[in-house]
Amino acid sequence: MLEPLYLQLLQHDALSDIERAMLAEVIVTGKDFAVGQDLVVAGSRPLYSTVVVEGLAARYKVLEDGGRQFTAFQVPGDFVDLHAFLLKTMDHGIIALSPCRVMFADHGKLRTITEKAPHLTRLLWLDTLVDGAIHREWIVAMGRRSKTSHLAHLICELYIRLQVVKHTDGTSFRFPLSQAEMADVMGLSIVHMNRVIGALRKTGLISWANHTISILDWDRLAAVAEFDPTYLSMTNEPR
Amino acid sequence: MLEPLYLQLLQHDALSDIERAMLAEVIVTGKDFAVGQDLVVAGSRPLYSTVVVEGLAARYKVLEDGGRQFTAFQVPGDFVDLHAFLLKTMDHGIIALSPCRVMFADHGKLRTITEKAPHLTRLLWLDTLVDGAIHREWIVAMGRRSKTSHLAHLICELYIRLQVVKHTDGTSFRFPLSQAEMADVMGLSIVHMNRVIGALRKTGLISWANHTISILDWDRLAAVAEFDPTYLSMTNEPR
DNA sequence: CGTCGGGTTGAGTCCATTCAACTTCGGTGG
DNA sequence: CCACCGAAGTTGAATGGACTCAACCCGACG
Repeated sequence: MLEPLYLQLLQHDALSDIERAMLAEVIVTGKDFAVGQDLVVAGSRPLYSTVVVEGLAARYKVLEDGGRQFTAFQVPGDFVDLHAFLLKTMDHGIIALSPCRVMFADHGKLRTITEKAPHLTRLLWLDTLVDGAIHREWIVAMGRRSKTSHLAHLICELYIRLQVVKHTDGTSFRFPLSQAEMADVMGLSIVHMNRVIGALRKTGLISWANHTISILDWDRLAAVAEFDPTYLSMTNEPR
Repeated sequence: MLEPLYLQLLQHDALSDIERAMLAEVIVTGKDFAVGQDLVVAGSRPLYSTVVVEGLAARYKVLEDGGRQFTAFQVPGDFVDLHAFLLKTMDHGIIALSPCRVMFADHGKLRTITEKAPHLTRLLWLDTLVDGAIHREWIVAMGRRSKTSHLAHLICELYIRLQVVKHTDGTSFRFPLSQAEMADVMGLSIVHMNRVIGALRKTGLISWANHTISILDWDRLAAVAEFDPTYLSMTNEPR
């Protein structure tokens, strides 16, 4: 069940058998969530952290007027609330965008990892740093990219991240979000989101139907998005 | 010189004398940067990480069309590129917005901290997690807040962060940015940035002149911003 | 005294929003 | 079986927000 987590960590650095065993011992029990359920509730103080092993989830915040903003996608292998281990209080919620299977890691055991396994600690730390790098890229996209470019960038990001955990099918991947949910990703109205998607479709660079996105021309899509995967830190080197 | 760093860490948890001494041994040499200079260059692979001890800096990315987007402010005591210790390659630059004094921590010595001092490691990790929490708040502000509310939120964030490191003067603080630079924070044109600032001034909640912002009514400003400081994780507890 | 960077204002255009209508499609019950 | 329903997607039209272009003000500085 932990394959996607291993695949992600291996993207950054080698992982010893001992470290693998340690993770397998710490991350236990499974639970399933239906679409729309919160994997983690905003404002809670969890005593364990959650790894998504199957499905798509997202971080989000809700404002007083009911407006919702997603701040990140979470794919299989993501340690979605590892930060709660140290931040203690969740400042946002995490919702299942497709049926999700997750596993849990007790915070006490995570602390033991930081005491006994410095290299593994650095890899987990790195995981949260990549989250931060993705956030920065989202800020840039929201502030200074055109809407079409922003959408193209999100598609590039998801494709690469899903590819790492073997959840792509050639140039396609499953993408369960409705256009209304996408609007809450990009900070747009539903109507305008629909028009932006229509515009990107018309370029012929992607197709998007039946909850599946296909990339028809990666090079030109990446050019539209100005996509540079450096921020995902996918070089295998000693950390 | 490291007082602001200590002040920030103490905001989250206790810091032993040994840990203090360890930091003082690891973080050495000083350097001054003039306004507009890069403290850290995008694309570089630094062998040390940088602590701002005086001045205001910001993370930023530049797009092909020349558009610039700031993604975070860095105040005294911020370990601005601690993440480069594990990410290796800087995916963005860090620029001095006022004259800055910084100090450096060799990556080899930071690694030693992760091997020998698990509690201090967790505190440094936490520091990067708070960065991530701030990023999420910026994404929400860019996507779903009104422009006035976004600006108010930025002012609240900066006031609280500067207060922690004793860089406020009553309800005022120094803020060296031009309106053009602020436009690159909020993702607006210069002209519209000017109008948003004018609108917030007209509410009477703040004044902003001579590179100094004064908060005239914190409660109402925080209400406009829907500012909830939870995300800054400023509770002192075992981590 | 002239210049330059920053701030401010007006006007016209374009982008994004709202409101509203209508379509498509899968599911459900009569 | 199909009539109905609701959720999601699509389209048009009008309003309001944000952009560009342009002009002008002002204080610092040579």
